Amino acid sequence: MPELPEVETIVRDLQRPLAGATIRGVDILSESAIAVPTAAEFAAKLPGRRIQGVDRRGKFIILRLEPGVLLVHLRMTGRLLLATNGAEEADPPHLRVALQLDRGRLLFVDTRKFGRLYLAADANAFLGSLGAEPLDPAFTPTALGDCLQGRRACVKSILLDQRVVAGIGNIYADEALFAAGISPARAAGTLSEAEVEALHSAIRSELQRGIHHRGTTFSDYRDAHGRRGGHREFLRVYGRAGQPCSQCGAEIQRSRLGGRSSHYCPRCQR
DNA sequence: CCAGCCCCCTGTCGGC
DNA sequence: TGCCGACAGGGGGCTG
Repeated sequence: MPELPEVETIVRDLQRPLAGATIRGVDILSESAIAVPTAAEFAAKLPGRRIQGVDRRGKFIILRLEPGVLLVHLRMTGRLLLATNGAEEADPPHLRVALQLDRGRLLFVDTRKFGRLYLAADANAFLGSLGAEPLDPAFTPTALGDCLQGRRACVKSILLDQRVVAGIGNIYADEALFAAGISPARAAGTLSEAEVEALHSAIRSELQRGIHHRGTTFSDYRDAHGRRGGHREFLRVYGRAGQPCSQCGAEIQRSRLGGRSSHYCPRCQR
């Protein structure tokens, strides 16, 4: 569910409320939510640690602790919710982990239980294999071109590979390919220099548009305050199969590529 | 390297 | 109405 724009929105929401907060206690309602270390160690080690700040790398939320780091990956249906009011309120459905802070609580809620929390001394073991950060200046058209060159896989599959570019998921991959006028099924290595530049620009602008609207909500995504994102109405292909293309009027198609659904305009994308 | 399959889970929706 | 299969924004692993 949450891709880079959704994770970025949550991180920005959390920065101010969490910076400087101290973890007082941990409630683990679903042990499978803890990837590393064991659930018992996780619960034993966190109390007393202070949250220094909140960052993002790809789709990972990074709570910088003193000492160590707590990484959160929301996968499909995970949410990280602030419950800052002092009054006791009922736990939300599918609450998996609750961090008691010196100011309120931070709740990890996850219907499908795919999301994971990682507590470690440093983040490198889990973030080291991630590819370029697409909104970073180091992500240039040349850098993207180098990743695509010689690859026979379809360009969409490459965009979804977190080792190549970190943070793109199914929605923004489809939207960026539409914005660039490139078919998701094109073999990555066949893109011209101009197409690589158009794709690079489209990836950035589509992600930034998503952030501007505080993310895309279909059903599950919520920000740290439990609110929906506003970007859905701005999507041009994702979720619009059968509807006319906003540019040319042709019917938006949907097909399966690499096990994921893909949405595209057969006339605008080549 | 790559396509295609499986798995992890739960909820929702469409067809019959 | 009720049941059943398909499908969902992610990612890891396996096979051929």
